Amino acid sequence: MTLRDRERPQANPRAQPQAATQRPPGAFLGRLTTLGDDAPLQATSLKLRPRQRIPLAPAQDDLIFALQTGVVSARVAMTSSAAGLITLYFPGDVLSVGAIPCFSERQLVAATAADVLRFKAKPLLRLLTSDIELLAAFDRQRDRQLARAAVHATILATLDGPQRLAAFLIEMALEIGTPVGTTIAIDLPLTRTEIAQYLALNADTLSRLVSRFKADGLITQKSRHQVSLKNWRAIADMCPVTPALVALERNRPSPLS
Amino acid sequence: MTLRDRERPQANPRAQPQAATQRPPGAFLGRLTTLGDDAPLQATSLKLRPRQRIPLAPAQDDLIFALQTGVVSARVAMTSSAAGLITLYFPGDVLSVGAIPCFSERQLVAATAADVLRFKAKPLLRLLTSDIELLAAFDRQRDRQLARAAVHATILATLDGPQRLAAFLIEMALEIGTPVGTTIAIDLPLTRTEIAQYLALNADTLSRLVSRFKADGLITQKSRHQVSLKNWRAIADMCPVTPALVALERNRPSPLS
DNA sequence: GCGGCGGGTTGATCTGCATCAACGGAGGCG
DNA sequence: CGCCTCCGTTGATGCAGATCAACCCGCCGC
Repeated sequence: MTLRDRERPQANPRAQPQAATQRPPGAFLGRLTTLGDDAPLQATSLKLRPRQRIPLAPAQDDLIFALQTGVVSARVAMTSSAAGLITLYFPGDVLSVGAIPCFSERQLVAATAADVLRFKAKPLLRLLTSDIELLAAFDRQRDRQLARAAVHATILATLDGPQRLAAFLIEMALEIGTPVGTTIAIDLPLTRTEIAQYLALNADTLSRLVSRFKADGLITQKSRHQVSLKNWRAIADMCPVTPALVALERNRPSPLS
Repeated sequence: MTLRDRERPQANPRAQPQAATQRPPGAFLGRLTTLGDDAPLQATSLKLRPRQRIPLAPAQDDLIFALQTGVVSARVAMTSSAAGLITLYFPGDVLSVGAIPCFSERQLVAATAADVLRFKAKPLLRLLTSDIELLAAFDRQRDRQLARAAVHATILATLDGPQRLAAFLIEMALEIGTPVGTTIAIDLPLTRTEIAQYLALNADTLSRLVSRFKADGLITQKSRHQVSLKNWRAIADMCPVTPALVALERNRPSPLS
């Protein structure tokens, strides 16, 4: 395993600061970081390199992470097969270990370089009792993520393959896309296989769908992880959950109108 | 529409108290109700009759319900078709309106007679800042429900028809089942069509599956809404998410070992 | 150079579930 | 009683997507 070194933790000079997303005062992380580090929070700041793993012990449910930059995925593996579910977390998200269901195995995987804060639940809750606005922001953030989970469930439950791919592209565009002229560039944080898992599609099927989207002129692909949405309207129209995804984004800063 | 009267709100003498489930001190509702009503909570207690609807305005995201008895479902309808998702809430659950994604329409429907408390978010949060144990319980409850949503997504994403039905039966047994001898009796709060929606299956397919389960001796059906699990082990074994569902139940009182 | 490997693509085939249609039974109401 | 509607069942059919297989490509280490 020559990849072993990838698993090693801590400071990595190549981890670019990822455009230091501005947090508005209404957001949880924005309020939290303006408080300064004087609070007795016992928070540790971690810099994750791409594909770095954080194993989660079955009992350790009192850990909470807050994602500052980058994208992190939570993965749960079912007992027998490799089939599992992937949950994605984006900058500003709160990642409560107690909210990750306890299958045989669960772990966090940094999809990109990422900065996270790690808290113990107790001190964080104590801080929340001292600032009702912070608590309200925390609560709104949890609502948002629960709603996002519900939308994702809806995507998996009711949409067919092309619609799921469209939903994924829209979700990624809203979360980490950058407008370039009339198109939207996305730096995909996942491999094709992982996207397929996220969408509960077969990797082969997903490959066919992407080819079809490219043939139809909906997207172009510069390199393996760089796609551009050429026709936002067409992609948005083919996916019934677009309004819900956009509404979820309205609660946070978005690069798109 | 002679069913109109069903939609009317408020006190219904026929609403049987539904076995007044005991809440342990670790649970959110347990702690909350021991505080008495002296707190300035502005909570209103609602008694819902079966199939009673509570429409949710798109903007009204600062409402929080707590379910004391009964089963309530949240339903979101997509723009075009009737296809939507159903989320189920059981006694002890917290139902934050902000966590229900905003599709074209969303509403709560009481699946059975139900007692719920309705809060405005602000006073509830203020109360939470005054009692860190209550806040911790609230937080654990939200974690639990987020984890349950993740498990449900896993069920929809990775399991086939029979496995989904097994998962549904196990979930219902854990939440509202009562052991009767070596079997487990369940009073189904949903119609077949609703169960099919909840499992993202076709109603026809679900009907076939139930028939198969009955033919295989896994379940028996006394009346339309009363099923008994004859062979818990066999049903549990055919569904890969059983351990996760059971683990989720461990955080709350359960009628089953 | 070579071989191995993970990731991605493409074609051929299979299958589980949705779809459509017809029917039956239960309850409400005139 | 007859009519209607809602819920559930069953059969025949078609299709989307999973599965299996072969293959390509870039990368790494020897």
